[in-house]
Amino acid sequence: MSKDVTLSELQMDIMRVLWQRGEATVAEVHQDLLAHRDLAPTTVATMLSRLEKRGLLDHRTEGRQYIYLPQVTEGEVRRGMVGDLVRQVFRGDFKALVSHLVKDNEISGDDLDAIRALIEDAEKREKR
Amino acid sequence: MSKDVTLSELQMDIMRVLWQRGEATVAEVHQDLLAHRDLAPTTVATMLSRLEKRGLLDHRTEGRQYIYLPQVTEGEVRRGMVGDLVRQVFRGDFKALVSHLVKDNEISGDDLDAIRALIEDAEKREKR
DNA sequence: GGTGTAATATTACAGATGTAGTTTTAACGG
DNA sequence: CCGTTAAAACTACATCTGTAATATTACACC
Repeated sequence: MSKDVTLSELQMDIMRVLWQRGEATVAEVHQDLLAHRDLAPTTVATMLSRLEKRGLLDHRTEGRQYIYLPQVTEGEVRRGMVGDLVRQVFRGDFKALVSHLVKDNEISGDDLDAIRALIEDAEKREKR
Repeated sequence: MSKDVTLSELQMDIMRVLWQRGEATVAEVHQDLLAHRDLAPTTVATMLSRLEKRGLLDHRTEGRQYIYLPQVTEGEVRRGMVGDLVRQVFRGDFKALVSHLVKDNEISGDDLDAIRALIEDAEKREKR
């Protein structure tokens, strides 16, 4: 029963900062987010504590500030979110998602080659 | 500027009924949903009118009831939702999504073969 | 034409999210 | 010790979603 793992865009952006830095203060997260979003520091603080309440972060205290640490990995979140999407949009059929990608004009040209290579690799690994 | 196309699970289930039937009354949607969810008919009605407000449905009147019709296709919604996910979770890199699928234990075994076939097909189509 | 009744419309409310102002608390410097 | 002042905590509010009860409306039949 791994955590509920569906994140909104802002929540994701915040987690990404944490994953990149390993750990960070509110001010640091706010700093990094300023590149893409114009938020008040208190907004970031609110989001961080809500994420902690959800169990996706933890914190320790250092001096007068909190240092937040991720409690889920980026991989876990990816797995969770991709899984949700597949369940919801493709009735759980992962193949159908790939099919959608390669057919419905999502992926084109060279990328296909790269993907084929990926798959052949995976198949080789399977065999062994 | 295609519609905002991110749907929740319930919204998706409702749209699916509409896509399957082509059009439907509140009662019909409610009926079909009963297979998986136990909702009051008014709940379904509320959701339908909200979806209409968002532009995802339209309706015409027949006798005293509304007949709802989809204003977006399942394909559009899939494209939109997959696109959102890729943007948000894989920084827009579709390849990264496929990579995630074939590596991180999401897809295994025979499915890989099927997918490789899909891709080879797509590549052939590309060439021509 | 009045009435029953089935539909739709309106209202309600809790939880999540985005956003941020205001208040409290506590460390640091003197 | 004590005051500054930077952090965190608390409060606030709008919007969206899920859920549904209640109110209103309008056919359809007598």
